[in-house]
Amino acid sequence: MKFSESLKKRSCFQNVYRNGKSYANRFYVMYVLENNLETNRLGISVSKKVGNSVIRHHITRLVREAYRLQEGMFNSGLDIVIIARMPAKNVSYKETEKAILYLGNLHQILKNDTEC
RNA sequence: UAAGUAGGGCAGAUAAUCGCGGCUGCAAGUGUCGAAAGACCGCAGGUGAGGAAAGUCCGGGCUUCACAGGGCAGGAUGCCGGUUAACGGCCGGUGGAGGCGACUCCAAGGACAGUGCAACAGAAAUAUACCGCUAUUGUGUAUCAAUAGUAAGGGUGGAAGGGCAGCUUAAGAGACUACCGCCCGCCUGGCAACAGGCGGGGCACAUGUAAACCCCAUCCGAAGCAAGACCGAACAGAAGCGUUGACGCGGCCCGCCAGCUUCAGGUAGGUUGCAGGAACUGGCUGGCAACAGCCAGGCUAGAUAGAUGAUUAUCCACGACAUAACCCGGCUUACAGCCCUGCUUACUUG
RNA sequence: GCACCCAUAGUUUAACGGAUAAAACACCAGAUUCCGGUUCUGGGGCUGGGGGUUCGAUUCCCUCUGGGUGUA
Repeated sequence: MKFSESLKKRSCFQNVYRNGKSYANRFYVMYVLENNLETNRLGISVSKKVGNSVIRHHITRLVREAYRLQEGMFNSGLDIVIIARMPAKNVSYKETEKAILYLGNLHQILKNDTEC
């Protein structure tokens, strides 16, 4: 990913949970917090309750792929955490892409929204 | 053809585009960092999860710690032989159980070393007389009571004192006899478990439970790659120097403080452990087999918040279960379906 | 990743291998009361699932499932 890196430390996740804003739909929850950096940092969290290892890895890949392909749409300087919920077990790529754009729209962090 | 039984194999494929982790090569030094080596970035090539990667139920390698030697405790295993680095695994036998059969299943040492337990029922549970049978005595002559003998019969129970038949007897009883069983000894076959045979004991041992304690035999030191090894900021620490005193204490020196050097420690972090192996593929030889040996071939993931995905097209059986985390050998459990081979039984045809 | 523990009424706990599984609270029904509370009586369990040992298993053994703990 050109403009982004991943969110790694547990303390960073906790910081986003405490101070960030959240929106959700049926499949995902999205937390957003400004980080005062030039790049975005993306964290993906899938609980063990969602499924076994294969399902959890698959969901992280779908989310990462969806974000990668739509990266240009997002503003920079943000910490984003996406959490998968239970119904995401059988989610497809297109649903994931739609969900991420929808949640980004709610947060008003998409470039189109800020420009308009 | 149908039903069954045993074993083995596959685990969506192909193409294009975008994307991810290692590796190799190239270019650049005038893209960024760095004194340099090099790292990042870029381009190209090649490579990148499983039969169970799972559960963590066993065993081993490897590492650190402990350790003269031996024992106790604790744990595990348990017919015999083989195999293996090792195993509770596997293979081949023995015995038992099931099936017409192919074949399958069995924690399968010891209950005459000892101790414990066996509810309820039943007279009695390891020791006995409730009913019954028999004898004697008393009453008395239908019978009743007491004493003694008796495990053939009844009933209870998961289990009732070797089984069954006969002889004997007052009635009975291995008290005695035949067959079977049990125990002991010998012979034959087998490495052995064991099988077969002969002789004796005459039943004294002889219900079940050892996944109750236990006995016997064999094995086991403990912890685990977040093990361990190396490098190593920052903060704090120790020792030395004190040329220079910018700041401060001090009238000044010394000293404190500050500065510099060295040291140990080993935190954040990094490197390694970490992918050439009791491995894999193919062939040959030995062995019934598990397996072993030899030859040839190639190198076949190595992440560290953790890499395999998405889209499009075509095909079909329409894709199940499920993601390495130090590595191997097993076991157990999950699984859409498909393919191949051996064997058995039944029916039909030749 | 590694090392462990637990599972019994709705909840918290008991239990010697011998059963119709016990107690407290909670729930439901009935009685008492003008009504409610208190009190009294009654009801509801495949002992997490499946096998095995045993005459007999909540208990012993094996194996799955679901929870939880420690370790950076």
